[in-house]
Formats: sequence, C-alpha cells, structure tokens
Amino acid sequence: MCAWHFSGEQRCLNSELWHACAGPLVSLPAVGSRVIYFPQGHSEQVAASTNKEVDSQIPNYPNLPPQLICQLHNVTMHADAETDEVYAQMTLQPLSPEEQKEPFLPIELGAASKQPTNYFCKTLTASDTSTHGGFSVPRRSAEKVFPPLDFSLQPPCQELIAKDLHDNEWKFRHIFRGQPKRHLLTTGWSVFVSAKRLVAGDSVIFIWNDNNQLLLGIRHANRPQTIMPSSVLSSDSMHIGLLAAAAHAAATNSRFTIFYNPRASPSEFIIPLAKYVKSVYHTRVSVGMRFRMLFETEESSVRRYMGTITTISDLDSVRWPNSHWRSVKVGWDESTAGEKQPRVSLWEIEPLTTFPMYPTAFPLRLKRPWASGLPSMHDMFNGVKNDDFSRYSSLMWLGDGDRGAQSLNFQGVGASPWLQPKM
Amino acid sequence: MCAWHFSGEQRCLNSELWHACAGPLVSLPAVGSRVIYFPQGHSEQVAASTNKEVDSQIPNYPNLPPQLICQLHNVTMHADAETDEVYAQMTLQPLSPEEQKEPFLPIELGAASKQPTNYFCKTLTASDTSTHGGFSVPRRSAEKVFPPLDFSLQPPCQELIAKDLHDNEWKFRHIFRGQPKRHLLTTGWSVFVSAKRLVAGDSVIFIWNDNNQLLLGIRHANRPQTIMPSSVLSSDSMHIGLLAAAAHAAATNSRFTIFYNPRASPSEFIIPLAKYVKSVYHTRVSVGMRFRMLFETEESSVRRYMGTITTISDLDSVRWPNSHWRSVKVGWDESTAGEKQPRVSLWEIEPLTTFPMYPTAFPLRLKRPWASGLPSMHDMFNGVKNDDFSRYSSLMWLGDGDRGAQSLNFQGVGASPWLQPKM
DNA sequence: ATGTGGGCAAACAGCCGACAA
DNA sequence: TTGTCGGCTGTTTGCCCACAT
Repeated sequence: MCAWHFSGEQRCLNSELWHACAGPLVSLPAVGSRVIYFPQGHSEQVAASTNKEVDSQIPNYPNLPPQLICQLHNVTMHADAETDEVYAQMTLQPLSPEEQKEPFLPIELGAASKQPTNYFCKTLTASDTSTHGGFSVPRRSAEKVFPPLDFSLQPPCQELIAKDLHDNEWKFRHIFRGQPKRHLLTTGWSVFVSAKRLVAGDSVIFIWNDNNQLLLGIRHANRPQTIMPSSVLSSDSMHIGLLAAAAHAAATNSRFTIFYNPRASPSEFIIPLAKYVKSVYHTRVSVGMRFRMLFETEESSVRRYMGTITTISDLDSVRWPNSHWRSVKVGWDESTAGEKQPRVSLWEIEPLTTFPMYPTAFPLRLKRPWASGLPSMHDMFNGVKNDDFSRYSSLMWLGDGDRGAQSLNFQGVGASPWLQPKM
Repeated sequence: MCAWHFSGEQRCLNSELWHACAGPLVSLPAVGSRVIYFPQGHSEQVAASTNKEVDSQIPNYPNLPPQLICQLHNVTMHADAETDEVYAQMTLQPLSPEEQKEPFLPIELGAASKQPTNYFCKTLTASDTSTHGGFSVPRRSAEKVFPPLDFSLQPPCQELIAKDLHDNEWKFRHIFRGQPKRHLLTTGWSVFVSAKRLVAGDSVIFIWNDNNQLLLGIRHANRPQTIMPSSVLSSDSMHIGLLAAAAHAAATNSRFTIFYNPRASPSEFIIPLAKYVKSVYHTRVSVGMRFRMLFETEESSVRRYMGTITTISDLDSVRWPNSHWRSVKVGWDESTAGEKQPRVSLWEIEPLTTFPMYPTAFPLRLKRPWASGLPSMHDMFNGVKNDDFSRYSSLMWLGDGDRGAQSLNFQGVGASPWLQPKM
C-alpha cells in the first residue's frame, strides 16, 4: 500500500501534517475511486517545475484524449528531503468504457476533508528567524495547540517535542516570560530554523493531533526562481515522457505513475470523477455568469473571490481541442486580484445561479446516462466534432443522445441516481 | 552558441574548470562532429539518477535502434547550482544514411584533451573541514599552482581570489607559517567550506590558468544515496521520455537534447563516431584476449587496470539486441578491482594485440567502405540478423559485403582513407 | 498582543605554534 | 611533510527584559 522504493522515504508520512502543509484547498482522491486525469494540466506542472514552456516541436499524441478516466490504485504522500515540499505519487489505470459506466461507489462521493482542526500556522517574522532570539508564539495559538504550562513554576516552562514530515524529532523549550508575558520557543528553535533554511516570510505549522502528538510542518514562501531545472532529462523529453506514458497507458489500459506537486503550480490535474461529472454535466454555466471561487489565505485558511465568466473556449485548440481544462475565461471583481489566473476549470468555480432551474419541468429521476444505447463517456470525450463545441458557450457540452434529460441541472448528490451508491 | 534559458545559468562556464571537475577520463565531442548516441546508455544514467531500474512494463520502441549516428550541434557545460555537480547539455540530430557516410572532418579526428596542466586536487581531511582551523595546502601543490609569496614579509602571506564554476569569487588568506613552516589558507576558507557543504573526503581543485586566474572547483565524494529522486516525473515516465524523444528525433531527423552527467554514473553514452568506428570495425577482439583500461585515481589522475575478455554478448538481448553497448564481459586482474564494472564497451578498452595483424596480406589502402554497393552504416546497425551476431565472438561484427578488406586491423588515423579528412 | 533592540554571558569560530606520524 | 591538538582571543549565539506599536 505504501510501498516506496526510493531511498529517502521508507514509510508513510503523517497524513494530517501532509494535508496541513499542502493547504486547505488540496485534497487527494480516495484510493480505489475513479478520477479524471488531464495530461494538459500535468504538462503545466512539468512546465512550471522545469521553468520551461512546452516546445512546439514536441510531437502530438493524437490518440491521447485531453482527459482520461482512470482508477486511482495508489496514493502515497511524500515530502522532498531537501525542502520539505509536499507532493503525492499516484498510480492510475485508464478504464475501459464499461468500467467508466459503473455506478459510483460511496467512496467516490465522500468529500473527505483531511484538514486538521487543532493547529496553527504562523508566518515567520525577522525576529523569529534571526539568531538573536527565539520564536514568538501567538498567545491564542499557544493556548489552543500546546499542552498547558504549569503556572506554579517561575517562569512556567516545558519541553516540547515535535515531529516533522520525515518523522524527525525537534525539541524546543517552551517558556512563558517577558514583560508583558508571552509564549516563546527558545532553546532548539534556531537549530530548526537553520536546518529547514527558514527565512522571514516562510511559515510554520504546529498541529496537536488526536494521539497527543505535536506535529510540525513548514511552508516556504513562494520565492520566485527557486525551482531548479533538473539535470536528469531535458524538459522536452520530460514533456514527451508524460505524454507518451499516458498515451501508452491509455492504449493498453495499463497503470502509470505521476507526481502531483500541489504547491509547485496551481494545476490540480487529477480530480474525482464525481466532481467532474457534477460540474461538467450537471451545472449550467454561460458567458456573463457570476461565480465564486475559493483561494487560500496567508494564514492557511480560505476565502472566496468573486468574478464573472467572460468566455468559454479551448485553452489550446491546436494541441488539446475540446478539453475542459481551464476552458472558462474569467474576470475578477477585486483589482487586487490582478495576478489571479485568467482561466479556470468548471469544477473550480461555484456558479451563482440566479435564474430558475426548471425544478419540475422534467422528471427528477433520470435514466442512467451511460446505459447501452447512449454514447459512452469515452465516445463523448473522444468523438466530439469541432462544431459540437459551439454548444459549449450557452449550453452544456453533451453527447448527441438524450440531450433534454441530461441538460437538467444537477440537483444534489442524494437526489440523483447518477451518483447513487452501488449496493 | 551558449544560449541557456534556465534561470540559474546565464553564461558559459569555464571550460578548464569544468573538465577538471569532470575528471581526466571525461571528454566532450567537438561541436559539429558526428557522434554515436546510445539510448541504452542514456537509460542507464537516468536509472542511476532516479535510483530506479528500468521497469519491464516500459514499452519497446522497435524503430529505435540501439545506436543513433547524430550530428552534435551544441554542447554547453553546466554545473548544478546547489551541488556544483558538472553536467553537459548536448543537442543531437540523427543523420540520414548519406550524411552518415560522409568522410571524416579534421575536427572529428582530433582528440582534444582539455585537462588543465597547472592544477592540484586535494581530498579534504577532517582538519581541513573542521571549523577549528583552515586548509593545509600541500607544499608542492602550493609552490606549483599559487603565485609565489613575498618571503621578505614576516610571516609571508597574500590574498588569493579564486573563481568557481558559477563565476563567484572566493577570497582566501594564504599564509606560510607554523613550525615546521607550511602553506595554509585561513581567513575565508570556512565560509567556502560551509557554502559548498564540503565534508572530509570531498575534494577541491585549484587551477592556475593561462590568464593568470585562479580557478577553484569541488568534487563531492561518492556518498551513496545522495541522489534525490525527482518529484517532477516518475522514473518510468522519464525512461519513456528519453526513448520516445530519441525515437521521434530518429524518425523525423530532428534535433533533441540530452543531459550528460559524467560523475552521476559511469555511462558515457555519446561518443565520437571516429572512436566508435575505430574500435568496432578496426580492432580485433576475441574471448580470452587481454586488455587494459583507464580508470581515474583518487588524486584525479589516471591509471591502467588489466583484465581478460570472458564473453562477448548482448547486455540486454530482449530490449537491445545487437547492441555494442557494454557487449564485452570481462574479468579484472586485481582482486581489489572487485567493484569494477563487469561489462565494458569496445571503445573503452585497449586490447593487447599479441598475435600478428596481417600487416601485408591485404593492400593497405582500402576502398571507401560506405561507397554505393556496400551496406551503409545504417544497414549494418539496423539490419543485422541474429545469426550474424555469432561472428562477434571470434571475428569482428561486419556488414555482409567486403568482409576480407574490412577485417583488416585499423592501422592508424593517418594511414586509413576511412578517416581521411575531407578537403 | 507581539515585533524589535540593548544588555549580557556562554559558546563557538578561528588563528597560533607544538607535537607526532 | 602534514594531520590534529591545546591555548588563546574575538565574534556570534542566544536568553533576558524594556519599550514601542
């Protein structure tokens, strides 16, 4: 299950800590569930990691569709041994049309949020990272996350032992002193700072988990140009490799393995099938529509930004025609949101549906959409002609049959037999 | 010429220093010359860099021969920004059969040894790397490489400024003191040690070049398990990527780019065509034959080890049949040579020819072997049937025509029209 | 409530020759 | 010839509080 052949990592990482470091918006699909894999999005991540855009000389893989429906066989969480940057390794297997049509399992519908509850995240100040002093713990955070101090001591203090992602232990002297009184980590702190190469602006995350263990993660600030180009393989060969690996796996229905670096690039290129189906086939979007979208804040929580859909079109109509990857061009309400991405995918946004949804115009219980006689998802993904694509802008993108019923808005997980758990 | 798009490196590295760090056995073919590229050897390097053997599930590329004759369009020398590990980027273009047959250019025959002459290499001791003291310079090395001290000073001392591979300057106080007197680097040394993360066992190289500049390189000792698996792409996808990139380039005669890491793995997978032709077509080898081979010593010089050829056969007869890559299985004379590779390629060894070479049995001046009517090199490489391969063990491996003349031993560059410079 | 800076003591870095291998 | 050590000093680390925001 957590087999890992590389030298650096031998066992499973702590899942809570991994998710805390990955951030509140990152979730990993459940093992055994079906997911959609976007080679296009994977390509974006590789481009970001190698600091090199896709070369136009890279051959096309005409048999590789812009999205593959896969079963997720294995997920392992990892962290770079040098930088502690979190990433996940996933083993995927493209599914046959029959397997694609299977009803959803309960596991595929659960939205398991693995974010820990008892934790705090602090962005380090210049004083926190200087050799002159220790770490100033925000009062509420210390009271919430650290074990209570014995205030009969003068000054009150204790030793904290925290484990990082690699299961290394770090010891800190936790003391409550100064005028006014405050929580500080002194002895042991500077060793940690230099070992993790933390600078002002980076963040630390302390978690008190259910086993009464203290966990400690870090998040380096997004310093530009820290990504090293690999000297193993040229970026072109890497791009070709990811495409050829996916194409080969798709052609033979065999497994392939990818790395997902949630913080290296904002490219979530593997998403649960249920989430995809819901957003693509059961949500109406159109140009001019208003929507909300979640973003991560500095303090590792979330806030919503609002925007308007301006265009719905292919991101790359040459290489990836008829792809849902970042098919929605948007404008953001706040001018401070200037560096937000101008293109998003349907499943990332939350449309504000202000017009009626024909709640009773059609029967609520639908036929199973992938039953025989109807086009399979495989057909829908791969067999769409370009002129079909125009429907995109005002209607949903659908297979040729059963258009009326399928254009119904999605009414919630429990109400739809599409997402009914298999008994 | 030295265009480089990555962020870390903007200009050409110092060639002398690069070669000194790469070691005396590493040479880069000349720009514009023809080379042989072995995907199999490239695959070995990727396997070593990812700590992962080639998976048997990786698809075969039946149209990719085990060696490609390419023109070398571009070579740039690089060093890892973190570790200073040297590597080269090369742009190759597979050649058409006609281009393969062209006579050799002068540039393709010159064996340019770029090793600097005025340099020294020292393996660091515990004292050299401790914070307690400086660097003890071996007396002969200091006298040979450093500018002479003014011995009228008490004590004699000067400031040395040395440039590393990234053109960073390092300043050292060079002093001659102690009882007995010795050369030491004091102020500035520990900054260098900690910046380069040197530990006892690593080496430093000082070069005094023809422009009266002091150059300074490092070589980390081969600490096992230092190689990080990349979290960008799975090792399987990397393998597929290198094969697919080579296959695509071969099919379209277009350029592709590789990285050559001479110190990451002993896999010299790009060699000059002239060297290949000489060793494969103009040197007799047979089972039982004795040979010498060069190896690098601790002090960055070379010594010869002797061995005996035990078998001549495919390294991987399934994936790479009829490949010359490591086709020679050998035994080494010295028992201390236990961890030397058991398989070598023909061009790596120097056979000790103890039997007569028919010096006069055939005319010395040969027909041009790739003239029309004879099999082209392309035919020879790709069209060989398996039963032809048996000749390997006692005779040279040849095309079907003109066997008598071609089985002549190679008589030296100047004597053979094969290697005659084009006028 | 918490970031920064001065004061201070302890630890470390780093230069020296002595000595031994 | 050169690796390591004890002695010695100057610098840095790091704990404490005061003060400002």
